[in-house]
Amino acid sequence: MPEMPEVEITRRSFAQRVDGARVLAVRLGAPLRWPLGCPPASLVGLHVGQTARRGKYLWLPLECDPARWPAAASGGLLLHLGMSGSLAFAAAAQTPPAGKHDHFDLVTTQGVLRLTDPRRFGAVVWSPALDAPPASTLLARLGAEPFDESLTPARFHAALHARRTAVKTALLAGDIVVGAGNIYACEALFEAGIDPRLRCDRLSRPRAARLLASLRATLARALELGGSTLRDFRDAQGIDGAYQEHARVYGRAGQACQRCALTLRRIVQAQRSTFFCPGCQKR
DNA sequence: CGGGACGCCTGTGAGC
DNA sequence: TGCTCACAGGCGTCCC
Repeated sequence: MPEMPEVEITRRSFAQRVDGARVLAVRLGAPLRWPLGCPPASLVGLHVGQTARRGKYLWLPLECDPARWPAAASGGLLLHLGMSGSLAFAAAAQTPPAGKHDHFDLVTTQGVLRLTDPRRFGAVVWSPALDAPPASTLLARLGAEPFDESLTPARFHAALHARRTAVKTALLAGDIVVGAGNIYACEALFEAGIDPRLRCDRLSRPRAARLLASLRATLARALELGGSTLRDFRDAQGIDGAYQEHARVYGRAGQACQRCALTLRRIVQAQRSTFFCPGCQKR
């Protein structure tokens, strides 16, 4: 489910409210993608810092109270929402008993942060620092943040030019630029008028520049609309996204293109569905 | 080595 | 109604 806009919307919906809270308890449900990596009880007493995002990962700093002795180890939790995960943050009194898909509760003085994830592709992993393993290992292969100014059209084109794979596959791979998942990769390619099957090394410099601009515009639009709620995405206050109603190609195979009226198609690339318009998107 | 297939899980909707 | 199958917003790992 969650691509960068959904993860960022989630972050914004609870980061201020949890900042400064002290951990009272940790509850674990069914196993997620990886083990937590520390005894849950070792988090009790730590203080939550400013929640950050890198790609589709969230970083929740947990700092030890210098007044506490013996001092607990500082570090943080690296969270990932996988395909079907979402976070909720609410007062303990407003947090229902844990259901079968509620796999992690961080009970704090300011509320309960709960990860719900039916498919359990998500993760909550303790790391002593963002730039130390295991967090650094998981983040190591990530490409540039999409709105990072250091990602210039020239650099984007150069990175693509070194690849032979289809441009859609490269967007999804996340090692050139992070943030786009299946929905926004499809939408950005439609906006840019680029056939998703086009090989990266055949993409001209102007078209690469256009793709970068389209990707940024698509992600910005999704952020404005609160992300996409296809099935289970909600921000940490329980609010749905609205982007899905604005998607031009994603999930619309068989429908008429709003721009040229040709029938939108669905193909499979690297085991993922790709939606595109055979008229508007050129090789 | 880049690139693609696999596997992790559960739920849902379509078709029979 | 109930079964089976395809498919679902991601990504680390393995193999060619």
